[in-house]
Amino acid sequence: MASDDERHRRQSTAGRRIRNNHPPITLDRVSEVPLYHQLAEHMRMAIKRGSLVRGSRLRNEIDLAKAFGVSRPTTRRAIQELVDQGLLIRKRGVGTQIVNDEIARPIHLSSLYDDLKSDQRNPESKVLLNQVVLPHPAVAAKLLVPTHEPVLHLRRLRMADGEPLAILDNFLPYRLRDVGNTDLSVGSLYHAMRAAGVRMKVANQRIGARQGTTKECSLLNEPSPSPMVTMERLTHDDSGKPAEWAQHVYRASKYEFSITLVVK
Amino acid sequence: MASDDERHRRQSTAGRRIRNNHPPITLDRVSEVPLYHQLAEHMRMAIKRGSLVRGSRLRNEIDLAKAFGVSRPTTRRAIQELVDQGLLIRKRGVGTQIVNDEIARPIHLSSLYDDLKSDQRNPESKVLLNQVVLPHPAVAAKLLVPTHEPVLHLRRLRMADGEPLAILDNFLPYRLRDVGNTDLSVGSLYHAMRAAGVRMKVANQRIGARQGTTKECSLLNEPSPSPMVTMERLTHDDSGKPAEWAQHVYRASKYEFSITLVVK
DNA sequence: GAGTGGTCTAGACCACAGT
DNA sequence: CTGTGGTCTAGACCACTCG
Repeated sequence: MASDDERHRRQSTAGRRIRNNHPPITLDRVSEVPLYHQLAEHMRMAIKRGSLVRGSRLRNEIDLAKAFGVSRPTTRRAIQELVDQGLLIRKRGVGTQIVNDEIARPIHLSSLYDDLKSDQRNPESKVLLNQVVLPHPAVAAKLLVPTHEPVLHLRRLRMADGEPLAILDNFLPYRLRDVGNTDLSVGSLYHAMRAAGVRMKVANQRIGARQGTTKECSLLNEPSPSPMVTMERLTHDDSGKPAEWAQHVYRASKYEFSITLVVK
Repeated sequence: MASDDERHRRQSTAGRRIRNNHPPITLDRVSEVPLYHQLAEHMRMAIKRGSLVRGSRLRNEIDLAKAFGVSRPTTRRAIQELVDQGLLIRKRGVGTQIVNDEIARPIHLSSLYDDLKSDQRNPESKVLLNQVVLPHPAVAAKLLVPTHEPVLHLRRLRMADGEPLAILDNFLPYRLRDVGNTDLSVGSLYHAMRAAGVRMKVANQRIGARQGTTKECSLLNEPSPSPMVTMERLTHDDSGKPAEWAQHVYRASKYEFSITLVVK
């Protein structure tokens, strides 16, 4: 199909430019995974392992499209994926540059459990409460349910490397009460919710701080009073309905939130 | 606190279709502003003022494209902009739905000043320090400059409605020292940096908490000890070089961070 | 002027949801 | 089945940067 193109690709710009060796292309056109995402993953890996030199520039989009055997819009979409994550920087009239440093982290609905696990910190949970109760008016208001409709209330003590790290209070509407029947001592609540068919879509988090109560300090093995990081979160599913209301308390001495923002 | 008026609103989407009256099209094809963005703004406004009914569905993309007189890809790109902000939800085989509630806020590099201003809280700053000094090794390491190269150190006391709210320490590399010559008592540091030609691109924030020091509590008009929200931030410009290192301390009783996340 | 990314078009075929 | 959004193509013209 496009084998003649390869010949023109040598653009001897004489040494001054760093030559980026792109990995062999292994696109699977039958796969469920979109081409642009396969491409983005290839490039991400190439950056990670250094085949694409940090600080250098990519070849131009049309060349890349030819090299990968896809159209320019598809190539652009792959590049955009990495730009959105802060791995690449595009400048009109100049080119696309690979960022210098590991400054980018994907933004995601933070699952504390997964974060700890990927940091090798041996997360586990002690389930302190798992019951269906009538909600406090404030909780009912957040979940947009009437106060006479029960909700699932979970309270877990999150441990990392055997040390207590956080107290996690979560409230789920009655239609999701079955989530309480799963084993929550291992794995994240989000996994359990996804397994129950919930498709989380958008979440609003508020992160603050306050003095821990005597009970909280005691549970978390801190002197009293100690400062705590607090997180409140309202998660909506893909129909726009509230799926979860969370009130979390973290030991300030052991935890902080990390967020990467990309200016659009 | 949002009102609970809509709590008992029924979904009942099956079969029934709300007819959304789209506003008259006023696209400017000569403008610098891309068509897809003009379109997105139109739709955002229509949602905001209620011409597009919350919870209802948009017409399909091809119809919309015809109605707006643009191609389908352009229409899709406009829709995607709003999906990314959590205003719309797309489902294959179903359609595009307008979210039920005001759950979406754009994610942005948080400028405390702008946030306070848009909340009508009369922000102002008292500049406590504005000097070029040799950096602490930790600061030099963050900014990737040698310890013998001076940096600009700013310390401001941020006030809101006449009350102290936060102590803002910012460090800028020497090449941006001119930012210190602008009036920083009004407006945000980010504005001043942008005015100086800095194009901020990606920032990494860490949000945590700790007990405030005696001096901090005194400056912030809090009893000692009081819990503080802390924020550290490293901002990079579009060449990937560090442009700013920030260490901020907020009164936990007066401030929290609000973040909206969209699952992709 | 040459090369880059930014925008836009007019199609095409596919996967999925609801009938 | 029909209708929806998801993906992909092969062009085109433009605005910008830089030598």
